[in-house]
Amino acid sequence: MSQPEPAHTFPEPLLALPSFVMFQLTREARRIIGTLDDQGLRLPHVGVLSCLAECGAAAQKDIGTRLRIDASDLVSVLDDLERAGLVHRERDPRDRRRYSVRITADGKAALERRLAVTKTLDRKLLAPLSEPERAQLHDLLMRVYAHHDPEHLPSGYRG
Amino acid sequence: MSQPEPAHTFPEPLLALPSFVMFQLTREARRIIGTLDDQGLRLPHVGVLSCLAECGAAAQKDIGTRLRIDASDLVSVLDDLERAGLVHRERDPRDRRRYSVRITADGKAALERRLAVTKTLDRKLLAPLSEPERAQLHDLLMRVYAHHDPEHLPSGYRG
DNA sequence: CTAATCTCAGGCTTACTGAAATAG
DNA sequence: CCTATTTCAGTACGCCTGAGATTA
Repeated sequence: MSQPEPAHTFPEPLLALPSFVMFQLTREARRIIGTLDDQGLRLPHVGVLSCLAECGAAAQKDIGTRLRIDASDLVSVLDDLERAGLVHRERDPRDRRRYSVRITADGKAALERRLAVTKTLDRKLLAPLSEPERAQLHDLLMRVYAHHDPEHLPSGYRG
Repeated sequence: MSQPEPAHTFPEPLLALPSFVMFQLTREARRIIGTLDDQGLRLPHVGVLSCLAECGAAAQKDIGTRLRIDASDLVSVLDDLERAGLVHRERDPRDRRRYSVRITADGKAALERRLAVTKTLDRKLLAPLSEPERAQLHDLLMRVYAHHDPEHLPSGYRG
């Protein structure tokens, strides 16, 4: 104990900023995800499967635009999903530059399982909050995001 | 327009999860940071400078522990800061395995400028919220983070 | 000929693992 | 001898740029 006791909390000026705390919280979320069984499907994979479950067949360009994932990064994600038999790629006969990507029955089942894991993460992460507080947090986050990117949220959150 | 109009919002099941919205918001924050002049100092650099401004000299191990940055990743951050003349590394004479890292006068000035930029990011990011709403968001985030990692927050937030 | 879609190569970043070198 | 600190090599990921191949 000849050394002074080192401080152990995050520095004050950073702790005072909501964006800093939010950033640390996403790191924590990633650590929690690492402890859950995600069956090799990461967030982009889940996003793609969710898209296809909702809107049927889609071109890669449209999937990427909707999820804000670069088209070049989508390629390997779709390769993973196709190799696992969760999606099916075939040329769109009306425009042979495009693929028509569809989700398979296995893909739908995998999506359901994976969404359950994602909900578990959400529950674990927000464990200390009551239900109204979670709703309040969700609403604040949605309003903030809508301000920067209204196009990717339902119209109810714009304004 | 022979194709059906593609959906443009994030998929419903993901939007319903606060952790998903939070994750998208950190992506947005990174985009905003890209538009600001950060003088080549990223978040880890600011964290290190803030640490040293508060607690004087510290060993790399202690800095890493406090900021939750891996010791091996700290090396290049400190290389950057030392090369820019913002910190000074010298062996701790009491334990020559350790470095004693100190912030320089230039480092303090750079930290002040960079903290102003960070505050600008925070203000831009949370623009649509009122002051009480920002405080509310901050409090919710702090309570959630404290639940997972109480050691790195001031004692007032634990519990 | 130009533009759109998909693909690949590669850079830069964060987060982590494993191991070497030096010192207690 | 074993442990602690710093450092480096290497992996995996997310995010982005640029360029090629195919088709409209």
